[in-house]
Amino acid sequence: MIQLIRGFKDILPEEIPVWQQVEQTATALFEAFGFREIRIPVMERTELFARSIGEGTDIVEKEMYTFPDRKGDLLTLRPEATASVARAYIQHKRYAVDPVQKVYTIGPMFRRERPQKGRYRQFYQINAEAFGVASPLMDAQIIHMLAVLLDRLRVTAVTAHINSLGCPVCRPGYKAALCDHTAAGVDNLCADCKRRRTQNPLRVLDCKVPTCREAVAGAPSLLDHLCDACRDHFTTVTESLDLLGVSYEIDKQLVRGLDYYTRTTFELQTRSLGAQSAVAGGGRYDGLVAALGGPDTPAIGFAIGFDRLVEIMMQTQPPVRQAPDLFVAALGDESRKAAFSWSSALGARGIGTEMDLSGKSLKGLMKRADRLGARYVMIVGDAELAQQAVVLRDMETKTQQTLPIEGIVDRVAKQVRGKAADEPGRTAAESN
RNA sequence: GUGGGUGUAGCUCAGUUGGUAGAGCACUUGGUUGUGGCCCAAGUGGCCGUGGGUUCAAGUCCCAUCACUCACCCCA
Repeated sequence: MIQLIRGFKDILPEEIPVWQQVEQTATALFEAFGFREIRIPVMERTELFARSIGEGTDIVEKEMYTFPDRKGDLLTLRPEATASVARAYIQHKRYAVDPVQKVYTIGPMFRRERPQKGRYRQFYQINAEAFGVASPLMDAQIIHMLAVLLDRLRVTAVTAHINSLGCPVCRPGYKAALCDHTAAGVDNLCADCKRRRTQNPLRVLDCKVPTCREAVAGAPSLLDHLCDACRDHFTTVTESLDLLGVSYEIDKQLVRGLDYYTRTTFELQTRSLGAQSAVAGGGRYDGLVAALGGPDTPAIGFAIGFDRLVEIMMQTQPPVRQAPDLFVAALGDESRKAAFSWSSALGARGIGTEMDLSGKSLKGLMKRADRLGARYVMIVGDAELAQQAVVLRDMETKTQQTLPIEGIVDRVAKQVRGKAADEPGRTAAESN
């Protein structure tokens, strides 16, 4: 039998309500903050990612799904969304329409990593990006928005970590200082860090190997090496977060895996997903648009790990099977014909209706109705039909009534709707 | 890419020192029940992940491979 690709997964019907809840909550909130949806393709020219994410990063070096198409163009399944959104911003000259563009997008990303808890090769992200705003207030607002979202979703065990990566003015100086600091203990560094020390010294900071942690323990902090402009920016971010009542931790070790980040970076971390602690992450990338050939444009954005968020929520809210409002149980050929047309009519009216078409016994039908969790069961037998009546049973109160066939669809619809109106939760979950 | 754990019915799992498979749940049917839930009975359903090897004989031992899973790594 053909199985799905490693690291890919099916999202089954039982899980969908949680996904929809996350998606709806997020989009409603983002819209309220002035973000608009943008939909971008899942494939781009490889060059876009190589240039934006950075040639030396793990993502570009060994995790992308890249292949030549039939004409030989190198294409890549997107490993992240920001590059595409920036590309669209430039390509459609959105800055001419309005230099400030706030957009969000939802969709699958692809990275060929070894699958693990909370880590898939096709995973979903919700991204939000704000172009054209240099103010640190925007940084704070975006982090605030993220905190509000998690709060709305009742995801609690999450803390916001923030840091500043500086800018092209101050970062080189810091890298040199860090390189000097670790020079003394080079021999104690892990093999990876020995390489990183010179190639990408910042990466040594978040290595988890104990000896490496020791080596960087007394390392100079990037925050102490910020230029005046970056320091002011960061100070305003933290002050604004205080103003907005967002709690956070300054995490000097927080480094991003994508080269385009500058200044503010942040990550929302949880302990409930094993080693995959990041639920959302992002930061400022003031140089990206220019690097991709657009006008010099400040920007900031983040990505939420949709799958991870859903998994955290599943831990507290186990998946629920959605129940129909009404189950139609027909006994006998004549009854089935009549009941079939009624159930179709009820479905067309938006009543959650389920009917067994297979000709089971009454016991079998009732069992099925019970398993589906239907609130009402309409029983139509040939005998009742002869008397121009059907039985409507309320499974919850265990009461039932006999209804005349005349105008039966209206009667049943009214009855079921009436009940549903008393139970808003039920209606919301079941109506489509 | 590296390491650990796992792979037997739809699901959760048993399977003893190697002798060609079991339970519970689910499903189907029947009985009982005031037309479902409880109970009783019967039944359907497994190339024991795949391919090799050892053996008279392999779910059971060996090798390989694939998949799942956790961790490293990386990141959301």
